[in-house]
Amino acid sequence: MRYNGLDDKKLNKRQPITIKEVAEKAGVSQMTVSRVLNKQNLVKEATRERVEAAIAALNYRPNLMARGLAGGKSKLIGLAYYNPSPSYLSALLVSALKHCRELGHHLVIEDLADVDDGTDTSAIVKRLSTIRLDGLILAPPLSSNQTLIGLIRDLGLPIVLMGNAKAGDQQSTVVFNDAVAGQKMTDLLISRGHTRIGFISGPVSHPDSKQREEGYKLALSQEGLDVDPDLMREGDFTFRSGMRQADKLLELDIPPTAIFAANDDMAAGVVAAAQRRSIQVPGQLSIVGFDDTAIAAAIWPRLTTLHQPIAQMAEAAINIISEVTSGGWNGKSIHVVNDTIQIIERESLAPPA
Amino acid sequence: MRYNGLDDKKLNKRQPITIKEVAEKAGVSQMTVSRVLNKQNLVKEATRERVEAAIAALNYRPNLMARGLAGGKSKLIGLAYYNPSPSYLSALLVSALKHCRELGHHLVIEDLADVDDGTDTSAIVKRLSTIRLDGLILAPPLSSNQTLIGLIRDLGLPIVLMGNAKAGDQQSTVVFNDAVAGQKMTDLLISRGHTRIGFISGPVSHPDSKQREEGYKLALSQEGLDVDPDLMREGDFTFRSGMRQADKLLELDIPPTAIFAANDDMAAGVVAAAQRRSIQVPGQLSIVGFDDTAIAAAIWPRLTTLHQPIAQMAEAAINIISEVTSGGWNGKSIHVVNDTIQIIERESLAPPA
DNA sequence: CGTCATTATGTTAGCCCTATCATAAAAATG
DNA sequence: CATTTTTATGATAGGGCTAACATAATGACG
Repeated sequence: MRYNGLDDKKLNKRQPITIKEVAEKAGVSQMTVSRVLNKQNLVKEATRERVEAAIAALNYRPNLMARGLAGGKSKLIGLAYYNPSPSYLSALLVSALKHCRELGHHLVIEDLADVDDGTDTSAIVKRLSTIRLDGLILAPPLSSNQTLIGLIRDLGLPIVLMGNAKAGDQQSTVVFNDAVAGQKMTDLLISRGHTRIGFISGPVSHPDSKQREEGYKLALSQEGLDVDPDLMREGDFTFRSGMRQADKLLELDIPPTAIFAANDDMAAGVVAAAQRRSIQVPGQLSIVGFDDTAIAAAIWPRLTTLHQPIAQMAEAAINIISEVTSGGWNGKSIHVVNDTIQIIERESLAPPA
Repeated sequence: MRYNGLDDKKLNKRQPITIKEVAEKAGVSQMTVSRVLNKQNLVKEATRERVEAAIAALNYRPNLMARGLAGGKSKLIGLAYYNPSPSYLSALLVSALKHCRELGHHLVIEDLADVDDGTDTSAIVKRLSTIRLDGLILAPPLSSNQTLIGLIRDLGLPIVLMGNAKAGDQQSTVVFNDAVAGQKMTDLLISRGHTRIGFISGPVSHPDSKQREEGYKLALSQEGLDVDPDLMREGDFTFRSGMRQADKLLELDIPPTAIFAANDDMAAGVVAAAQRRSIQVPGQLSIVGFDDTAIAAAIWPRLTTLHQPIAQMAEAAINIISEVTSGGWNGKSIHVVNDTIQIIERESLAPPA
C-alpha cells in the first residue's frame, strides 16, 4: 500500500510517518519504539534515547486509531454534566479537551439534562453503555447523584467525581473544598467590617452550594455573629434568581451591607438588582461571587470572587481516568483535593458605609 | 485488565459486537454490512433491511478506531477559534461535539490565541500539521484571515469557513448574512420610532462586525435617516468596551434614544452604563444586542437581540467536512447560507419617550 | 438464449499499532 | 564459568474495519 517509486500515486498525499520507519531509523524493532512511546520502563536508557531521537527527527506522531484498535481501549472519555452555566461549561470543556488530546484520548460529552425529568435514570445509563467509554467524568451536581453513580458502577465503567464529593468514597474524586472556600470568603467580608451579610445559595439539591453555605455559617459563628435565617435565600444559580433573591434581601427592614452569592451569575444578578434600586455598589452594598467565571470580570463593578480551579480540576480528572485505563491502576480509587483557595479581589467589595 | 473467569479471559470483558457477528446474523459478508453502514447505495433494498435488522437486534456499534484505521482517515476534525466570548464558544463546542459524535468524528479544538501576537502565522500552521486532521473549521474572525487560510490550504487540508465569508470563494463556507441581519435589526428600531440610533461595532478587523455595521448604515439611508458618524463607535466585543462606548454616546449633546451593539456582551455593557447613569431602560434608552447568547436573557432588562444560529452553523460545518472526507466530494467547495434571520424581542426595546 | 453491460455481493489484503510469547543479552548466583 | 534469574529486545499475530479487486447475479438487447 505504500509505494514510493517514480510512478507513485501517493507522493503528494500527506504520507504519515509510521512506527516502522521510526524503528528502522533507530535500528530497533517496532515493539521497542512502542515501549518507548508508552513509557514502559524496561527499555535501556541508551536505546530509549536513540528511539526518541528518531521520533524527533522524523516528527513522528503515533496514530491514535491504530493505538486504540490494538490496545483494546477505546480511548474515549465521557464527560457528563447537567445544567451548567455556559462559562463553567466552556472552561470545563476547553481544559478537558486540551488534556485529552495531550494524552491521546477523546472526549465524548454527555448532556444529562433529562436526569431529573420523568426520564428514568436507567435510560441514561443505557445510552452511556452503547458508547464504549474507557471512563466517565461526572461534573457537579451529577457527582452527588448516588442512584446514577450506582448504576454506572454496575456497568463496570470507571468513573471520576468532580466537585464536592465525600472523601473516602468508593470512587475516584477530584475534590474542591467548597466549605472552606465559603468560609474564607465570609471571613474576608467580616474582616472588611461587614456584620450583616446576606447569602444566596444555589438549589438545595446541589451539594457544592450546600457546602458553601456551611462555610458561610461556620465563619459567622466563629466570629460570634448571628446566623440570621432572614439573610439566607435560595437561588438556582441563574442571574435571574440572583436578582430576585437580592430584591428580597434589600427589602428587609435592616438590609444587609454585603451579599455573598454562591456563584458569579447570581452575584451579577445582585449587582443588577442593586443598580435598579440605585444602590451604590460597593459604596452602599458590597457583593461577592463564587467561581471566577468570565462574567465576574465582565460586569461593572467587577466582582470580587473566589477562583474555582475548573481547568485544573478537569485536568486532574482526565489524568485519573487516563491512569486507570492505561493499566497502571491498582484498583484503588484516587483522590485529588485541590485546596489552593484564591480570592480574586475586584471592585465590588468595600467596607460598609 | 479485567479477568474474572476461570480460564476464559474474555467472558466478563465488555465484549463488543463486531461487524462479523452482524454479517453472520444477517447471512451476508462483512463487506455488505460495511456498505450498509456507510450508506453506499449499491446494496439491494432487501439485503439492506436484513442487515439493518441484524444491527438493531445485536445493538451493534461500529468501532470508530477500526474504522479510522482501515479507512485511512483520521476522523479528526479541527475547530479553530480566536478570542471568542464564552457563550459563543460553548454554543459552538457543544453543537460541534454533538454532531461529530453522531457522524463518528472527533473534535480537536485549537485556540489560535497567538495568531496576531508576534508569533508567526506559519508556526500555527506547523502546529496544525502535526495533528493529522481530516479537515478544519475556522470560526470568525479567523475565517477572514487570508494569510492563514492560504497557508492551511497549502497543507492540503480541507477547510470550512464559518461566518461572513465572501461567497464564490475557493473554500467551503457556512455563511450567515450579517449585513442583512444588521439591517433588519436597525429596521426594527426605526419601525419602533427611533431616529437617533447609536451603533457600537466590534473591532474594525472583524469582518462580521463590519457587515453588521453596513446593514445598519443601509437601513438608515433607506429610511432617509442621517448616518451620523458621532453615533458610531468602535468596541471590541467585550462588556467593558460596550460600557465605555455607551458612555461616549450618552455624553453627546443630543444622545441617541436607542443603541444597537454588535454583540450581546457589549449590549449588556450598554445596559450597565445606562443603569449607572440612572437612565431607564427601555424607557429612556432602548438597547439591542446581537447573537442571542446566554447573557442576553441573563441580564435585566433582558435584551432584544438577533438570534445567530451558532449551533446550526456548527452542524453545517461539520457536515461539510464529513462529506468532504467521506469521499462523496466532487472537489467543489460547498456553500451553506443560513438566512433565517430571527429577532428575539425582549424587554430592552421600547418606543422612544 | 447467448453476449455484454450493470448491479450486487464476496474475498483478500492490509491500515498501524500493541499483547503475547519467544529469544537474546546482562546480571546474579553457586 | 555453567546455570539460573533478571532485564532488554524481537517476531508474530491479530484488533475491527474498509479499499480494491474478483466474482456472481441480474438485466438489456440483438
